[in-house]
Amino acid sequence: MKYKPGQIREDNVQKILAAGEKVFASQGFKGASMQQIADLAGIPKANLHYYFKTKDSLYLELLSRMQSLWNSALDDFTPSDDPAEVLSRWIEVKVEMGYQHPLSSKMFAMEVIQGAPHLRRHIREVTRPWFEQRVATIQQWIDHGRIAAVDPAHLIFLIWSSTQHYADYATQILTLTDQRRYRRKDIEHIKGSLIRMILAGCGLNIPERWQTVLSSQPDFLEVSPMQIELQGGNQRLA
Amino acid sequence: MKYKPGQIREDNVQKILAAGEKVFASQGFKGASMQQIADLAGIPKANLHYYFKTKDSLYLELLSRMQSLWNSALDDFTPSDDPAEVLSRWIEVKVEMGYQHPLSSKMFAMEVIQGAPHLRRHIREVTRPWFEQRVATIQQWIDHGRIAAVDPAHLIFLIWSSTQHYADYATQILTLTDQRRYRRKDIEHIKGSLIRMILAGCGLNIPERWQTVLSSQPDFLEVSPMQIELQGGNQRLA
DNA sequence: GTCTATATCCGGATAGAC
DNA sequence: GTCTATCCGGATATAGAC
Repeated sequence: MKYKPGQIREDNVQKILAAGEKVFASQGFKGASMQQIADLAGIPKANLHYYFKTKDSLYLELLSRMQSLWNSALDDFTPSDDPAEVLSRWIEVKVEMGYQHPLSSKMFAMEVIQGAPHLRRHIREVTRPWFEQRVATIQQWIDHGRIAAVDPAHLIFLIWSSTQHYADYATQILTLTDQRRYRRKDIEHIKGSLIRMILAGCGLNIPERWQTVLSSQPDFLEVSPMQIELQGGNQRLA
Repeated sequence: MKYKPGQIREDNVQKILAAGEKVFASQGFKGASMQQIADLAGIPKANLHYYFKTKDSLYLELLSRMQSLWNSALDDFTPSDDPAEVLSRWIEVKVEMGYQHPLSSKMFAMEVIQGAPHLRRHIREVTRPWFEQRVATIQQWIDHGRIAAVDPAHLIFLIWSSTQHYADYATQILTLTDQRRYRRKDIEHIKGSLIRMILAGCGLNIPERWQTVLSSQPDFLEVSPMQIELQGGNQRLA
């Protein structure tokens, strides 16, 4: 059996990226070790350095892929769109992204909390123009009386914070609600609850498709467990 | 001039705790180094180990003080209280706490994102009973028709996430809004915006004292800058 | 209580045989 | 492409003079 040329490389790079995401998400940049990543990927540390010369380059590669991923869901919208549709769809997508990609959400969170040393430029040059556009659009909705006179920037922050919370603080939420992981129906319920509260906060009615979902939903669609549990608190230093 | 016995110790411990908070908040537990903390506190590393035998014990001491601090503002409330008053006061206090103590907010965030290895027990044994009480109280408000039928747990998560966001993601928010740090009037505006949106999300009217504040406020009361900028992204490894 | 010097180990990164 | 052996700096922590 022959393999495509470059197949081994591609496989290894994938394994490394997956392992790196886990370790960086659970230890932060400085806390993560190349040894740990190599072990998790199942390859010797020297091989890891063969594929990624430095720890920094691996981290940057992960951040860069993360940006593409989240940018693809940036949910563009214009003043002529329907506010209730746009906002509920936006909340929906952000919660779903956090569910499908909890690790990149956590990596991003840690990076920003630590002062965004690797992402400052991106935030200033990419996120900020996008943000200002959205603020302007929401402001137009307000000016036309299509939503309540909330502060557009703080509405955006409210959507960001509330949706990301379920991915980043999964440990706390799952402990408080006495669960081991999120189920598909939990996710739909989160979407519904946030849409209900935030849209009402803007004086909007909830789109029809969400009015029924607020009570129950089948849960046979589990995809990616949101919890990670790398080695569950194995701080060697205890 | 004589000093009280134990005065030196107390002073040093204070300096160490302050430095530790900064470093742990900006690098996470594993990423922080005792050398860095000692330097920031202005004492030799060996002295640091004289006061705190291990890195772990220093970290635990900080977490423990953090818990007392935030518990003191846990904002108890009962079914007979006025929902609008309770919720607006709660949001107010949480935003203010994040403004006054951004570092402990960040430390907590990093700890939870990393799976809460040092806090799991506390969340299960202290936070959870508190959480269940609050859920029950809010549920009673709903049953008596005093607020809209939102999911109580998700309302709590919404308040937690939206208020903490301004402390934890300060770097991003300040970059997007083109500011160097929060001003007192920003904080009042944040409180007002969140109260307006979240209370409306529960079908509540805004308490009188917040109806005027939503436009302006003097800003001569600056206290603690929310931004930390330890050494601003000095990742040696670049 | 303070601080220099050091023990011990683990970190990132590389050399070079296979 | 793979992997053992190794370099070296920096990590936690301690010994012991002052």
